[in-house]
Amino acid sequence: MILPASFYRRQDVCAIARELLGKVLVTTIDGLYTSGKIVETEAYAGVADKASHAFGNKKTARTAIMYAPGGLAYVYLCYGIHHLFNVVTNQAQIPHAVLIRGLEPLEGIPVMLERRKKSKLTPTLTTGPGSLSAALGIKTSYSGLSLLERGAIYIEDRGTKVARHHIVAGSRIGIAYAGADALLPYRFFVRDNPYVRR
DNA sequence: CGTTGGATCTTCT
DNA sequence: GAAGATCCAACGC
Repeated sequence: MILPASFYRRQDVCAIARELLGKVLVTTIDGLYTSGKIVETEAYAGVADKASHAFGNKKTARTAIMYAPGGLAYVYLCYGIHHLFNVVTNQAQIPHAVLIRGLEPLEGIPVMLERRKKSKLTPTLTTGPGSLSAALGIKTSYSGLSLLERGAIYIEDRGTKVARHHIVAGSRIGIAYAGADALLPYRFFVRDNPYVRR
C-alpha cells in the first residue's frame, strides 16, 4: 500500500527516517516505471537544525514547500549537477524533511542503466542521493509533487521489514558547516547493504 | 587503494 | 559572486 498522510505527518522526523528503510520508492516518469528499496536516509529537523535548509525559519522560493504538510516531494539541485530527493514531513509550518540517500534497485533496472549511461548493474547505479535521482528520473521540476497518490512519484510499503539490529544510525554526510549539529545521529542505513555509501 | 579535481548552475548575499 | 545535503574518472602509490 502507498504510505498515507498519517505516516508523514508525525512529529518525530528521525522515526520516519528510520521507518522509511525497507519501503519502496516508485516512479513513473516519461512513461517508464522504476522502483527500488530504500536503504539509506537522513533526517533534517527543521528550524533548529543547522544542516537544514529551513534553519532559523528561513523561507525562500526554494524552501517554501518544506513548510507544507508532510507527504510532498522536495527536490533541489546540489552543486549545479545533482537533483536530491527529499520527503517533506510533519505538520504545516514545521519544515522537517528526510533525504533519501540510497536505494536497492527492484524494477526497471534497464531503464535506470540507460538513464545513468551504464552497461551493467553495480552498486554505483543507485548509491548516493544524486545517483538515485538520476536513475529514477527525478528532477527539480517534481518538487512540490504529492507522494500520497499513484502519480509520478510515491512510496509503498510492500511488507518488507528491516530488523532493528540491522539498522545503524550515524552522523550525516557533507554538512561539516553545521558545527555541532553535524555530529547528530540523524543518518540511518541498513547494515552491510551494498547500496549504502561506505 | 587513497586522493584529487573538474563538472555545472541555482540560490542567496 | 561564492558556495553548496555530490559524483566519478584520472591519477599516484
